[in-house]
Amino acid sequence: MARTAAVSPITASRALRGERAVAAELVERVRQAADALGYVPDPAARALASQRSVLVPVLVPLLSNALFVDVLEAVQRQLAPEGYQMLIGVTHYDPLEEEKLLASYFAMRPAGLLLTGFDRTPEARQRVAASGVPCVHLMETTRADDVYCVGFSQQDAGECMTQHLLERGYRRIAFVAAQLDPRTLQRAEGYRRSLRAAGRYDAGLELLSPEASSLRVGGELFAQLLRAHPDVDAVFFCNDDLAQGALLAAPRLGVAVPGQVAIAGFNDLAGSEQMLPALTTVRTPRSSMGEAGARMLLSLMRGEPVARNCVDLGFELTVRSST
Amino acid sequence: MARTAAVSPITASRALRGERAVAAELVERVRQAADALGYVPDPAARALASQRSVLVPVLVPLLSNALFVDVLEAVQRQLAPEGYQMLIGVTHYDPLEEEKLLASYFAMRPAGLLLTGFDRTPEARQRVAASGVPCVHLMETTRADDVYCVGFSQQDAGECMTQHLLERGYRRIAFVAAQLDPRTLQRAEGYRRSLRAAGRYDAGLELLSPEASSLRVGGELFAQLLRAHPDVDAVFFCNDDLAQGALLAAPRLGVAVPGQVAIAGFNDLAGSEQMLPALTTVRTPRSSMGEAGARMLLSLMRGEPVARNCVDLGFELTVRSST
DNA sequence: CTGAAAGCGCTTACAG
DNA sequence: CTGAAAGCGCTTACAG
Repeated sequence: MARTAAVSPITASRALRGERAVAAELVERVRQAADALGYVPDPAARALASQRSVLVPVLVPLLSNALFVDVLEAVQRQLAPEGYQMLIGVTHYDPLEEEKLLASYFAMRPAGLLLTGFDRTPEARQRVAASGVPCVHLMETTRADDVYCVGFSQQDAGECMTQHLLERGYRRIAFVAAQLDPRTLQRAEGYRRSLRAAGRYDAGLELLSPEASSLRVGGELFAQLLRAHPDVDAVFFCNDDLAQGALLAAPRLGVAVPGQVAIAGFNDLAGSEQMLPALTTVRTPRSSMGEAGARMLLSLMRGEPVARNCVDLGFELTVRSST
Repeated sequence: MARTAAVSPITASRALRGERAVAAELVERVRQAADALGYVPDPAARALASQRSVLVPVLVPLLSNALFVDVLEAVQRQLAPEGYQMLIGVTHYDPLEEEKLLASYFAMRPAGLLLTGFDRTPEARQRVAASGVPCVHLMETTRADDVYCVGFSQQDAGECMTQHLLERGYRRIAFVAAQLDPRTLQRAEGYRRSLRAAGRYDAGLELLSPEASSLRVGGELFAQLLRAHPDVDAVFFCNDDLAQGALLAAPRLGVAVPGQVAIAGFNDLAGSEQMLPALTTVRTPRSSMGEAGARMLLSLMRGEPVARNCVDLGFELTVRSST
């Protein structure tokens, strides 16, 4: 290719990358030769010579949750145009699985790394730090100033929804959760904080199940809760999956929503507004987290300074007719 | 590393890859040295020297459809243990976007390729063929014998569901679709074939909308259909998203399901069995397609022969209470 | 069964 | 602004 353009390989390389100053005329000649020959630089050779790849692993707990899919799509939209290749790793909420994934990704000399939350094994944490690979954490915030993150306060969001239920006049407010990942537990903490402050906290009204979240499980937990506590007048489900399941189960259980029991969810997933009644929930900044997280990582990978190490994107209480 | 084990680099390389015969004692020594030093071969150097990468792009239309997520998870489960790295590309049902993605992936010298269906630009098709990169097509079947595929007959599945509705005694059977991707249109063809054979085909009962599929759109199209054709007694929705939306909208529209109108979907997505009434649908072999497709690709990448170039995994009519 | 040599296709660092 | 040399860390092909 360099020969076709009648320049040295280095000049061709520089012309193609737009690096340093190359005479405009030469750049043009190189570009035409490249086009004519369909030349595309070999990424392996490039990575080997420059000692840095273009790979950016992104680790998420699940793909079967629209939440993470939205984040990933946003990340991809930011990284691809800059020449980076996103690699999706699924941890299934298992820190050990995440640790193994990280090991296999570090073997690839990644350019950057995007992680979900802060909950991981000490080994994983240490490997990330030791690698020197730029890393941004998504979904949560932290007060620590030695890590980078883009997210929102899960605890505040949990508290906000509970506060809404209190203000609506509900008094026996239950919290139902499945999966029990760190962010779910942070929301539970917000729920407790709110009810304790109102003097209405009752640990018996927390129904926490370790099984995976789904519509079916939502309906089952809802039935179980009402059996044990017929006096419950509102239920805060840790996510919309469960809440939608409860909404679908309500007619079968002969429960009027919100007349007899109010139902609230979390995340504002697809379908929540279509439910009958439409589901009150918390809208979370999924695309913005992916976008801002990716942009922060881009800055770090380029060695540029970032304004703040931790960005809080907030959330939005979305009141509909189920409460 | 080779020095620590006191062998030559080539021997170390061979020992680690398990290639050719290396004395068991040396293998052991090399392995221990690698462990002790935390040595991991550089994939870029490996790719450059061996002239083949470990990258396998998988192109799907969307991530926001559980259908493709299930396929991707299955593919990942097969490829990762064999040392291949899946790269997810999202085409948004746009052949031009797919063509661009393919170009950027071919620049990486991929080891293999997994595509969704057969609908792409001639340029894309030609690039794939010219590249010589092993490629398996997912989701559909074909009679062509110069391509590899793992899927099922979308048309037969559409016909099967329509046949079921006819057997149930429904006579004014509508077909409602959104997105209008190739597979949706194949299902429509099956619907037509079945009704024509029964002498009950009425083109007026097809409602085809190009907008993206969602619960909301399902409800809207259902309402629109009933307004135009109050005598419809069954609706075959091209996917469960739409059907679920219709099911949720039915009470609002004052329509009894299946009493007044039967509703059927396609794909058996999460939630379809939780609906009230539970949704009749077609269960499609998503995980098996991902798994079998990945295994076929694995064979091709290794240069092994494959039994059949096109594998039909079938589908399963799943009758519940909505019909 | 093991190894010395050459080379994969780029980029870095040093000259000029 | 341009280039000759060296080298990134592996594997291939050839010997022995």
